[in-house]
Amino acid sequence: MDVNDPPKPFDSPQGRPFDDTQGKPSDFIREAVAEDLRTGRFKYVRTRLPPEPNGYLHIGHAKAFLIDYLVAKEFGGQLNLRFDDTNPTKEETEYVNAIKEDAHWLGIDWGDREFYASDYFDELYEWATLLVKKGKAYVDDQSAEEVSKSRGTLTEPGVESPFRDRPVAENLDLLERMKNGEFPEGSRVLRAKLDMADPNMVMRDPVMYRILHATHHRTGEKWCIYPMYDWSHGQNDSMEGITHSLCSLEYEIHRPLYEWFLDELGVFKPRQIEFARLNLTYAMMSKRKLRKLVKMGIVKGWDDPRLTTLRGLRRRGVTPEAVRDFIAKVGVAKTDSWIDMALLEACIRDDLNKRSPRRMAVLRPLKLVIDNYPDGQVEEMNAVNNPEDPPAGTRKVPFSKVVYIEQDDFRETPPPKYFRLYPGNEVRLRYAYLVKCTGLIRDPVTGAVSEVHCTYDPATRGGDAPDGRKVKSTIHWVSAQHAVKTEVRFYDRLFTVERPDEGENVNEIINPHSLEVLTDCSIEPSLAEEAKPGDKFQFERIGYFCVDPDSAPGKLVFNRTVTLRDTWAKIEKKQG
RNA sequence: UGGGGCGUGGUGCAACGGCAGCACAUCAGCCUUUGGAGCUGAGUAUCUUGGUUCGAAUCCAGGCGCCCCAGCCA
Repeated sequence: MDVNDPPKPFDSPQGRPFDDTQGKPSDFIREAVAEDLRTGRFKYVRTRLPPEPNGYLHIGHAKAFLIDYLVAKEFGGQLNLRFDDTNPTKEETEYVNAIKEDAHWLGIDWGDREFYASDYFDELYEWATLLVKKGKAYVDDQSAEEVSKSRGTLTEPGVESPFRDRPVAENLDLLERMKNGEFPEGSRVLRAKLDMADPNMVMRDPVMYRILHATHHRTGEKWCIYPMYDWSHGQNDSMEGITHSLCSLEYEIHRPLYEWFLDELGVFKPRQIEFARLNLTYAMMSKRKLRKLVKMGIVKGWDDPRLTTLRGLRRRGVTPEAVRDFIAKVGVAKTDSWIDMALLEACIRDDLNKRSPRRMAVLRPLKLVIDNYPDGQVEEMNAVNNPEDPPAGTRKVPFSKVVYIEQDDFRETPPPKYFRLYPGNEVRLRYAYLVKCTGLIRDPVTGAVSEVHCTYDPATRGGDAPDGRKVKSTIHWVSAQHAVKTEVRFYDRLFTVERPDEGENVNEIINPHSLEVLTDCSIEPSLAEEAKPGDKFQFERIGYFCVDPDSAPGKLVFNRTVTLRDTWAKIEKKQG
């Protein structure tokens, strides 16, 4: 299987079913779900994906989405996609479409079970009037500031609203008129009547509806009041027959309210279970901060390859399989944790290694002249497309007297343990010949090495020496007369600190070298002919690269997805 | 000085009263026509104090540390 084939959403790179029960991850959520089925608390499993359409998905969402999707799938249940569109001032259709696209890319399948919180506005309103009639909700005329002030603090109880004991009929009338748009924004809210002295502040008469004279992306001008999350989410879960409402830790303190509403209404009550959200080192997950990076122009857009948005990862060349593998390895627990970016990179390499066609590309070219090779001769060398995947076959690579090699692959004076080209040393040009360095030419002005010379051993065609002699290094090359010029973009971590999401000083922690553009790269001709945007390759000995959509006919642009593991870099680093 | 939650190698996740294991990372070696991949091995952990028990990461009590909550955001 080639990485450039159309994705098969639920096969791992090995071709095993994605949710194979062999080594199926077990965690406290799956245990709870299994127990609920065993005890008969629920007869089936249905989860929900609850994105708010106010931004693009990032890898943190991938964790939540995959948990929701896989739990449903593993227990033979269903997944509802339900957009949490209760705040028309922040939400847009553009995001709805982008979220669906990204979720599909990830491999999430919700069939035709696509819903919106706004689908339930009518019924939800009816349920609100039920609570009003029970004396469990009231219209509060206080201003936002007054409500906030009277809520109390973490250690002091709040004070009850003067409107708290309004007669039911008056509440009903006022609520109706709020709905009809008779009052200005901010003038009144509907509140649940709980306990202003509750130590859990969520329970101090939470707001259910606020007045918003806004145009909703789906309901248009129909509504002048919109439900708050707490009043919408659980009720929607109930209406949809969701059994397990899986969410992040910060909603733990909302669970008593979630259950209170459902109990007061006397309706089907799903179980809310909370887990820790994903934190990734050197990455930013907060939508607010992500938006800031885009707005300030620090990145080029939501799909900038340096971002861990799903679109960014995709453009960078990361596969959905790698993301899924990563999320599976991250696990599910309630501990606040930071996952090492190195784990994501390992998952990316692991997937790409097995599937990427290999090609030769010289990113920082240095001219190597083979003095004893016949002028004008061209040979077609046989190269393996992917040693990890023999069925991927072989290809021909043209070879001639002058080739480009990587500047890094030549040293005039080699440091200890350097095995590549240096005067007097013999190396293998991959799939071609053994060559021995005989000298170099300098630029008369700068003094820099402008050309390296060598001789080749005609008996070593293909790279094998008939006399059995070994060389310690194999380097890649591109025939100068056949080379096609391309642009290559290197990406590095966007931030200089490990936990960029923690502070506020986004500006001060930007890595100024997060993007490096190389414009004088040479690739082998076969690559120039075949590569289309989105295609992924391994450039031998360098890393994994993906064709960027900025590419134009005759002018390819590659993104470096991730480097290969580089043992030499470590040795060099140790040597100082 | 309220309430809720969480503490296991460097980073994560297991072990559900019985030899603390796995992955990533690190280090060493083998192998190699990618200093890739693969293979082998090593080091490093149960927040703390006490209790229960033949036996505690696990159960109990206290302490300490970290996270979340005072939006008419979700």
